[in-house]
Amino acid sequence: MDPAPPSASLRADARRNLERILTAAEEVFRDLGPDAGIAEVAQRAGVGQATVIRRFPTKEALWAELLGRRMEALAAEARRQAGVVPTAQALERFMVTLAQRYAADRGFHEGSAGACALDASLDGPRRALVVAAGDLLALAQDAGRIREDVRAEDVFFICAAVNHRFRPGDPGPELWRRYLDLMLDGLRTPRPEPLSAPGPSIDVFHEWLARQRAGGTAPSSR
Amino acid sequence: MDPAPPSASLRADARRNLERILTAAEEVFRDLGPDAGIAEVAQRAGVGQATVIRRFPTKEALWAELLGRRMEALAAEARRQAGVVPTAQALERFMVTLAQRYAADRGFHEGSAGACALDASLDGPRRALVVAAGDLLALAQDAGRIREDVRAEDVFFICAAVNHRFRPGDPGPELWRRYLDLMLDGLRTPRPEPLSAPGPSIDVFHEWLARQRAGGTAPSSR
DNA sequence: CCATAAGCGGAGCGGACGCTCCACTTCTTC
DNA sequence: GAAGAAGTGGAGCGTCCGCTCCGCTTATGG
Repeated sequence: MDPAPPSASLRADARRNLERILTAAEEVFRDLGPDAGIAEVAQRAGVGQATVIRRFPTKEALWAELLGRRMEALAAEARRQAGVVPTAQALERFMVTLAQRYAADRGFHEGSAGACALDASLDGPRRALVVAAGDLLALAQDAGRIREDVRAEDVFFICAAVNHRFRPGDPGPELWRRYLDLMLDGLRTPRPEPLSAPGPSIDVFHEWLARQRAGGTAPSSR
Repeated sequence: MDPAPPSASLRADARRNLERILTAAEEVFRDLGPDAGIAEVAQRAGVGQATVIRRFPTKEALWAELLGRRMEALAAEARRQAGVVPTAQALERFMVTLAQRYAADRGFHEGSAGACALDASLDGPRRALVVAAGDLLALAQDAGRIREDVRAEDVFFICAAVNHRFRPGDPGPELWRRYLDLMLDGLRTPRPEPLSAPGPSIDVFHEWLARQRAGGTAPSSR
């Protein structure tokens, strides 16, 4: 019922352990991705596996918690940028930040497409993040800098896609910058004919998520 | 020593079985991707798991064989298009074909980034494929249709990237078309400043592959 | 300082999966 | 059609991994 209960009402030592688990998990998720094992987290936190599972009923719940934190941080960042420099370029700056985040955070990158992304607790943060990006997008579109047939949802697909297949250790993990450049050039180009496929919609995505949760097996991921 | 020996010198029934294994594996690889189990292939082929392993020393060797066939087919397709319609648009047509292939063939998409892609037998086909794409690219660049700072290797990264995260069953598996449109627009846009990151090189990639083979664990790839 | 409840972690269960073993079957050759 | 080689597949081994069980430890409140 409470995947990560308000750490109040926990015994002092348990609260301490929870803190260490989260710190360790953060590191593991970022560097090793959602396929890493519970054992890895437990070992780095200096606790037993059972203690990890006691706080988060499944591995997926743990990753979902971390994923949620990342979404919230990014939404805050987007809102901050909209406040500080509400210019037509703010979206592009945000997209660089976002793509870089995908590049530097394997858990965020792979997890966003993995089983843990199904968790219902992420629906809110995800929606908030899309809204925040949408505000930046509107700014850029009103200024005529970005073509009109782009949606907020596209921003995330694009920033994830330019990181396709790049992990730390891969040859040229910096290539995302190159493909983001190309994408941004494409986004700036006005287009006579509409794009060949309609844009993605978070509502459709959420319906699909709900179907997955009810229906059956999780998406493969990774 | 011989991952898929010339099916001559095989007993008649064994040759028949090999054929059925390849047919079944083709299907499984395409629909389920490289994470599918040997058991799945064996069952669909109507043989025992041991019979699959007897022909291909490891699961990776089987997938590598299929991956190689795909590379060769695509290279042939590229050469065909260069012969039939040697126009500035041939590259774009090929990229649509390639992206579609990634979209329709989960094994090709995930396998290209997975452990089976390490197999040394793929180095030749991979290089041939890049060369064939390079010819189409040169055609388009000579005609001034595609910007000059793009390399043949980019073509594959781009067509794979626009398929990032789309699998049959995902919401909007057609979205690759949308992002490929954007990418193509970006590729056509001449650019005053150079792209932020240098292009990928198959030589560097092959050096990296060799290091992986010698060094240690395979890339995760799920 | 004690009683109690909360928390802990090592051992182990269960299932998945790649791969191997070996007694048995089937093809080939003469 | 017999002998031997070639091929087969079910049973099973080893390993990994998420998760659980349960006897023990430790904080807490009176």
